[in-house]
Amino acid sequence: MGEMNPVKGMRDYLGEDMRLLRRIEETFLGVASLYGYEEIETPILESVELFRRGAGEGTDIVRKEMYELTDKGGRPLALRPELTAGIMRAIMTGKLHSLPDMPLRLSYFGPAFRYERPQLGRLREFHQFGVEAVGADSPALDAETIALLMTGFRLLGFQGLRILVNSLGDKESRDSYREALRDYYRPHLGEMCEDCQERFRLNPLRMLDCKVEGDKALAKGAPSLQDYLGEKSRARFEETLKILDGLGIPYEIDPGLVRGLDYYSETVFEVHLLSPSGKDYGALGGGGHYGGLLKELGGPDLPGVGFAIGAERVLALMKELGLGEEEAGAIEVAILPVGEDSLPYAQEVSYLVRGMGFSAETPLRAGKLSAQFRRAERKGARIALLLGEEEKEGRKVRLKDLRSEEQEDVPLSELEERLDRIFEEEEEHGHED
RNA sequence: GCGGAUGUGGUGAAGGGGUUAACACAACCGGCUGUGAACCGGUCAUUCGCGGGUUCAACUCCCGUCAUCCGCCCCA
Repeated sequence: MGEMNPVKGMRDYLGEDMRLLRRIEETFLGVASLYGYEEIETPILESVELFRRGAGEGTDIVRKEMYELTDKGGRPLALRPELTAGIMRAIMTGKLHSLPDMPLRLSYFGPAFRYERPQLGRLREFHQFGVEAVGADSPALDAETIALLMTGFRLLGFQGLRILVNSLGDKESRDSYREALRDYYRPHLGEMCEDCQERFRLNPLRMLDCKVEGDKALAKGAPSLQDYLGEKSRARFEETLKILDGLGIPYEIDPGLVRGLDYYSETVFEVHLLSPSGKDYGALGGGGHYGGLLKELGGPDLPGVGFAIGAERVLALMKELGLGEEEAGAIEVAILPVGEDSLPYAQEVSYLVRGMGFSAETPLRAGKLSAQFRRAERKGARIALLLGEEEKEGRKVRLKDLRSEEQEDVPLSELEERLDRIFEEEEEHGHED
């Protein structure tokens, strides 16, 4: 039957990739907590209905990208294609909206699933970090989430991110704009691409960033969303930009920026970064303000703002930018038995060393010393303990610092203290740069 | 969903119908029975994604299939 492959569009994480994925998760969750966000975890499986009403019936995500299944009780379920809807559901389930302190600030990291054709920067199972701030409506909160996102990327070592922002206005201005667009495009519809015919029906805003040449030219003459923004929306957007200016966060206004989920209104944004090799991993993250999402799902009428970033895209970029290089650090102390006879003593010492709180592998055989040294180096060990007959007799170890290449005999009774000192110094060193 | 490319060891890869599938790197063992290099010697694909066909003979040709990658669409 041959080899078992992972399911299409899904992958394993191991070695460097696993470490990076974890680092991305921990960095962003850590930054979120710096901003006062609390972590939340919700189920991967939710009802199909939740996503229909959350992301929107007409979106591609819901129409053709959901993994749907029916459980043994006949319930229509879906693997979550995004996490926001589930979090809104959790807010209602836990009645978090009746908590005294608004807004709620929630952060999350976890897998999401979309049935799409895999390609660069796109998996069928991918991981999202994100935040949701619910229960307050303020340009300052919009700006805060953008600032949070910037801080996270900065701590990971990123530079030169592009933040694209736009305002979709409130529901009324969007509705009237949508009609204006339809009026504009209607006479030309016959000459436009098939996708645009579809977009005309479902979401005319999408026609604006069609890649087909003829359609692109047409888009230039189209009415602008900005002209349809109500006075309140315009003021709100300007206030948001002013705050970003104040924080020193550079951004670009992109009037064509339209997000794929139905629930957004007012401020929306995306983060982009072109890789040095010119690869385009798509948006690293995106989000925005939403007005009626919670209400749409049957909850209270509370606004919110949030974003999600795609961990795999961030990971790929980190590797390309060389931000991913870090020591495996699997082993701190290498145990080197000298001769088969000293194997039991070496195993005993490895056990003691781990009891002292240092990582070490149990030696399984006593090979050539040079080979053992090579392995120690590969594993990133700082210290090697040579253990032969002589050491066994004297209940001591020959301790070699693999960095300075100095070595000395240390009685077992003093080993812990000795190791503590060495690794403490190392830590202090690490903090200097 | 549509279009294109590619599948030979742990990795990078040669091979163009003929039976031992190059070469390089990595790894492991030994030369050196207590010290990380270099050097030298050895080991490492009963098999070329999988299934079928053509042939005396297929990794090489044909068909199918699966997988991966890339573009479109869309998005994180």
